[in-house]
Amino acid sequence: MPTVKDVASRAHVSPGTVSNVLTGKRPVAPATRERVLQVIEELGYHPNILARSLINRRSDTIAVVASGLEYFGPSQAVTGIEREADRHGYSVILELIPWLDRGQTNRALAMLAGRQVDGIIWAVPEISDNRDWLNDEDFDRLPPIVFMSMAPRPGIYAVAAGNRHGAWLATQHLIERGRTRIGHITGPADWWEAQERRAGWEEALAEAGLPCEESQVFVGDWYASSGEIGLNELLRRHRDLDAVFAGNDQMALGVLRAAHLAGRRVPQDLAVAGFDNLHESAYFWPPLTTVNQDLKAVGGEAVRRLNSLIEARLAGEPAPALEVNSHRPEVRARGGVVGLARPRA
Amino acid sequence: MPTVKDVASRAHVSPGTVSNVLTGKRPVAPATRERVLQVIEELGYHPNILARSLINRRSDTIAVVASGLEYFGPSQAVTGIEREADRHGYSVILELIPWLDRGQTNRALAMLAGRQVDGIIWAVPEISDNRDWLNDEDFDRLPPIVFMSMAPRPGIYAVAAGNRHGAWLATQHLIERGRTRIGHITGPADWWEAQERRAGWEEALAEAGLPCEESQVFVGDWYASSGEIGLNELLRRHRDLDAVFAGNDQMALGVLRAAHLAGRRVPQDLAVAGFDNLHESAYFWPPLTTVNQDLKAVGGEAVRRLNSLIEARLAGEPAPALEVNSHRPEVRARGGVVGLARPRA
DNA sequence: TTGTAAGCGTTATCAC
DNA sequence: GTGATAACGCTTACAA
Repeated sequence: MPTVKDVASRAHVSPGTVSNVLTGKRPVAPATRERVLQVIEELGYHPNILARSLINRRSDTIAVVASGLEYFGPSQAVTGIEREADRHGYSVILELIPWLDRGQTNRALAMLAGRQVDGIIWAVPEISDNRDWLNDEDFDRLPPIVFMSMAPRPGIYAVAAGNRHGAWLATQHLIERGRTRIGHITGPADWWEAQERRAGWEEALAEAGLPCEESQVFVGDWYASSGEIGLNELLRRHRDLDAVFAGNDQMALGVLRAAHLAGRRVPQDLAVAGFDNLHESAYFWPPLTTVNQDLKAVGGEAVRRLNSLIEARLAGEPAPALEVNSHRPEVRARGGVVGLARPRA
Repeated sequence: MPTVKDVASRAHVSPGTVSNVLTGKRPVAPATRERVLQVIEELGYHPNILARSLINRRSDTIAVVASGLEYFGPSQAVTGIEREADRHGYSVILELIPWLDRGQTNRALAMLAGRQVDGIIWAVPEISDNRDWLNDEDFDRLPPIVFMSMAPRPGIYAVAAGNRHGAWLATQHLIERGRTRIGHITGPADWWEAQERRAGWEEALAEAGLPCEESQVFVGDWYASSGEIGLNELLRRHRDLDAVFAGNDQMALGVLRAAHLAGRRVPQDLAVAGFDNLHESAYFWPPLTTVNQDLKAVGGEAVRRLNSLIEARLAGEPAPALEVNSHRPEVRARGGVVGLARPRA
């Protein structure tokens, strides 16, 4: 692999001049410049960015630590992150770790610090106590971090979609269509996002003065199978159930299946709403009403925040203030609910 | 950020000794070793991997260049790649580019070469002429590359799932169940994978002596909507159509919808098979028979190949011989086809 | 405008 | 077993 020296000697200039041509930080005579550029072309020279980073004390690299990339949410978020990172001139290191593994957390952090990433986006969802490490971590020794999908905490930069609000919207949507006995199938109880969605469902019911008891809730595991089991269980408990809000579209799909098998017509006998707006959900049978979160946009927002943290730290300024995140979910109303005209979005 | 020097002076040793403790390449006295380790702990020191790479001429980083990470296939593949890369001690740089953009291709390649990645996995599907750049690229100037989802070519390392075989299996499955008028909804005609799947469908029909004409084919775009349109069109052309093989599960989902709306019972009147085995497909209504490709495994295989190429180049050995890739798809038979017992897998 | 030299944080080579 | 010293490939004062 050719180096600056190779280029320099072949172009009869000094390495410094080659550098100046490349970075454009100092003026170079047009003639020399041309000559250098030509040699670069001839040699197929690419400046070694690692060496450059060593001097600049900046790697132009950010890391995204995520889990479950094979599923919808994370794949959307990472896509949005990569796109925005690219726009800001960052390369992205992708680090996939298990949802709950303290050892991996520390190893990943150490590795990324060693790789001199300029910042980190922590896109592992908050589950159980997998955020405890925040308490005994010294953030001054780490690059700036922006978190996704976690409960807000003082001193921590977090970006999230409006889980609670989205769930509220979906439930509200069911209520507006005259449903009064509305069940909920949640994600795993130790997931923050599942808790938020449940809270949104509860709030909407409370505001409408509708019943909201533990018996209306079935705790699922995000998978379709738990939606199927869940609906059967809820129907056993409440024969008059007329609607279900599922914590995600996969579980809603399981609900649809259980409803078909139980001979309940959707939406006439049972209205169903999901959460996520999977690509496929508009083609479920019947099409599923669901909540759209623009996770790509949330990922992009995380990158912009991270970038401002990075710039601030480099400039020696204090970190910019936390702002409330403004990503609003929206209901994608489809045939799944009676009397529905067209999408609100 | 502390450096080796800081650690060295505080532990009253030389930088070289600290390095020896860290790399373990030369013996260090237990006492000194202990002392150094303690200082490292105290200071929260992480060796600068960029500086290390500069000397080692090895970054322990591979890049994956992909497209459409928000969709099922790429997200599976990248997940498998990251996992296996991790196992081999590589970090992964994720570079997302549009499917068809020559400029982006060159920019990505130049950038990755500059970042000194040890190897590249090119996971952008082959579409139209988006592989033409291979002809005028000088591979000696680039890190080793392993390609996914592309037609085999001499001198190129490629790994792919068995698209053709999978399509053959699915069609065969329909034939075995007595279907004789089998249509096909393809992906976009300029996608290599769509061509392969179509070829598999054709082969199975030919072997069975069944009709296989242009009129049985509808060219879709991978999305569910094109499956719906496609079935309507195929039914218009062939009133006796008794089965459809869709090029992916999303289009199969559209087919299901069209069948419902047209009053054709699935599978009694119309058998449907898809391709991909989406998480959700077992819960479609009715459950979809589809082809399972283990794309995570294919991704893992790509990493192992790449690793052997990297090792070989570093050792100055010739690149290891190409082997035929052995990833076999399998049919996931579900209720979508008449008379089916249970999954073959 | 250009060349020279120092230094970024490591590791490898060579003495001791 | 340990300590100086010289690289790795680049950028940037400082001179010229």
